Amino acid sequence: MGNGLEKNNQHTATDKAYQYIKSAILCGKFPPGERMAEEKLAAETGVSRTPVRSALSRLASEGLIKPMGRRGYCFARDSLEEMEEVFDLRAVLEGYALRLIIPMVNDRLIESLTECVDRAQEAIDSGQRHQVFEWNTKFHDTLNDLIADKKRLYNLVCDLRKYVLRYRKDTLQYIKGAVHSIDGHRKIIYALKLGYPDLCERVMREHIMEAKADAYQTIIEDR
Amino acid sequence: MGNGLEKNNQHTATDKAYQYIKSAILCGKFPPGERMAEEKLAAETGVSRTPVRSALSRLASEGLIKPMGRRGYCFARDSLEEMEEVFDLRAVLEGYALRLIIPMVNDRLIESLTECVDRAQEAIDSGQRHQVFEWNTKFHDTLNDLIADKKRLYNLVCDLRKYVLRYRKDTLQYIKGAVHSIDGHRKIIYALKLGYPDLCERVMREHIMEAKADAYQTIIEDR
DNA sequence: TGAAGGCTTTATGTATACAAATTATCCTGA
DNA sequence: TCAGGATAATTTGTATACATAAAGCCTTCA
Repeated sequence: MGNGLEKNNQHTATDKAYQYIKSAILCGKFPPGERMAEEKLAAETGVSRTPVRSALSRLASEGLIKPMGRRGYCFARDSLEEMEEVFDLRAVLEGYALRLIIPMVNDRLIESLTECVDRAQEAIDSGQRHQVFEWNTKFHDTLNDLIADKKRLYNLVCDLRKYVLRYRKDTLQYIKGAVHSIDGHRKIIYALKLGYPDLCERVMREHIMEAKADAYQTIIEDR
Repeated sequence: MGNGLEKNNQHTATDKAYQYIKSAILCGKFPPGERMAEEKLAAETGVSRTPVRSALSRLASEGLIKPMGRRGYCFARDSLEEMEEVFDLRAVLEGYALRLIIPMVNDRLIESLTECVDRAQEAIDSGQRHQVFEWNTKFHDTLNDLIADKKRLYNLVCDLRKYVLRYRKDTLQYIKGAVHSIDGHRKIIYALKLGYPDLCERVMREHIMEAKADAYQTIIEDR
């Protein structure tokens, strides 16, 4: 655990299917609302339906796809309401998480976080979009890893962040959001330095609500 | 949805297995840490291994059981840390949920909630333990159902509450906790009447933290 | 023409057979 | 007696076959 948003993949057929289907989803390969045929996925992945079904069930429990009764699963039509809910939950949970992190704050941590912010800023200045994303992600990963022992909270936050990836669009609007992010991250660092629990929770909440607003813009401009 | 903690069960084999296994767990039929053999469960449920595996996977995603690599699942040894984490999450999420409920407050709701509290009180006075549990549960259900449209939040809270059932012991200590609960529920009603978001969130958090402390006592006395 | 009903096709839910991996057992030797 | 390892038994992971329920299609009748 650590660098990316991935859990470590075993080399089992189920995980193979899981990885394949998930990345296919994130690449936008499935039109929202369309039934995802198990057999087809099985053929594409090169395994049988059984592990595909496991993988689908897992993805559903992570909320990336939705069960449609006896009509299989589909990539959820991303209602704005659902997107909002995910961001709201992130705000609440990551806000709480930041509270838990306060006792673990030390110079090394502040240094790591500051590096993420600085590098992201550099990337913005030199126009390297992908790098901006990488460093902003790393910022949250760094905080996230500190609560890895709270397995439920940790997994929840990971799942929600995975889900949110679908709203990542490589647009100018996204860059605008990235700039906001950097500001938010700076505030988070200050709050951690101050060490006030309520403040930390609040700052993180506001940061993620801002991210929600930016994602919202990105989607709107998309339609 | 509504009365109990159950989602409505389809009459499919998977759901049959799910129900059976879950109630078996909650009855304490599985010693913590012991491997739950799929074939055995299949035989007891009267279905094949396939739906049993589905059910196990679902229970694992709800956190009631834990996967042990390639060695199947087991009822998680309930470390105190894990119990604490579940209550903490409930506090955070249900606290946030109460915030969302404020705009929906009306006389009918207040009436329903008040009835739950009064009936629970009556049940305590007449020593009907099971009734106490029923009405306290109904109190939370009533609130919970109001956020049913926020599906993620709703399901999360349902899962966490299901999980917490394992700490329900029919002891005197539990009755003591129930009394605390009733006080907490009264405070929640007041907070809702006042309609201050921060207050509502805080009152609910404190209520659940108290429940945690009581559950803690119950467990301790058990050892 | 249009709609209703039944038939065919397709897809999911379930059962079962097999493969791979883990666990238990037993045998051997020091 | 105990350690070590080979072998048997059990158990999970995967593939496949079958049952059942949707969905699509076609025929027929008003």
